[in-house]
Amino acid sequence: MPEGNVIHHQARRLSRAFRQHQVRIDSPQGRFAEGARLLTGHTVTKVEAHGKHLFIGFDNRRWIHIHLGLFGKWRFGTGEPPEPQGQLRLRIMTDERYAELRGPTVCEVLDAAERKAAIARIGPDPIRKDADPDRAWVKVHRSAAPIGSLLMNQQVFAGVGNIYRAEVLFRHGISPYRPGRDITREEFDAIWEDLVVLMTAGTKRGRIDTVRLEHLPEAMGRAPREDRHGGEVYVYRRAGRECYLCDTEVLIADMQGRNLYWCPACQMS
DNA sequence: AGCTCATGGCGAG
DNA sequence: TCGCCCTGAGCTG
Repeated sequence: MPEGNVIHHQARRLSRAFRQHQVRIDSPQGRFAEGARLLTGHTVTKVEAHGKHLFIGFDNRRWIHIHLGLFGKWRFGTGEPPEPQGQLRLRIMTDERYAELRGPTVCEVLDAAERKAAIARIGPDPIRKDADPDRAWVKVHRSAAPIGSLLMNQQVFAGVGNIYRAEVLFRHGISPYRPGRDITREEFDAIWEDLVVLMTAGTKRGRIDTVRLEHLPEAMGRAPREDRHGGEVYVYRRAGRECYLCDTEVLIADMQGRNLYWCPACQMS
């Protein structure tokens, strides 16, 4: 259940484990059987993330393209892989380690051109050094859609998910309902820079922390809190509780079928 | 055992 | 906008 930071984290982990190794690949569940047959015995040359998309490159110029969706999960281990349990789509193995993939929305083999096309379909990814924020700015600037929706749109900001969407808007005091075209260039630049910082930190830690030190519950004289996703946040999943900064009740609403969290006082417009 | 929810995204209408 | 796909965790009984 990952945002871009987790995918980048996993890409590094897969790279450390398998790059320049000849690997065995199978699909106990069977739904990746053909891909496994095509790639088993080949050497991993590169692992990279673009937004929430993961690409594993092989020495026969093929790539595995993976998108975890809401449910996808990797499990890593050392030594002999255990007997397959549950719906195990894909296993990558060497004599030393293994990685198991369950529940992805996408797990397919692409050639070089198809990989390129898949990357071209998504917007700039704040975690990537080669990202061009102007591509996102143009889309935001021209859009009547609310910024809360644009931040979740992978063709505008690749890798941003529900947590970073809520948190970055809170940190900049911007209402999720403000139309994209009413975001100033200064505000956009501040949002982008903040996403770079937050998501890069999230990649290293493998969790999402967005609360400034001086605003942490301990610093504010409040009880510490740890949400299920493991990080410390201002508004995400805090509906009905007090805003850390102004004590107003954090709100929840449905925005295009996803839960949206914000403080109506700190983010008036 | 069964229900609900989840850091996502697609296609039908 | 809704339904659907994929899986597992955390409840409720």
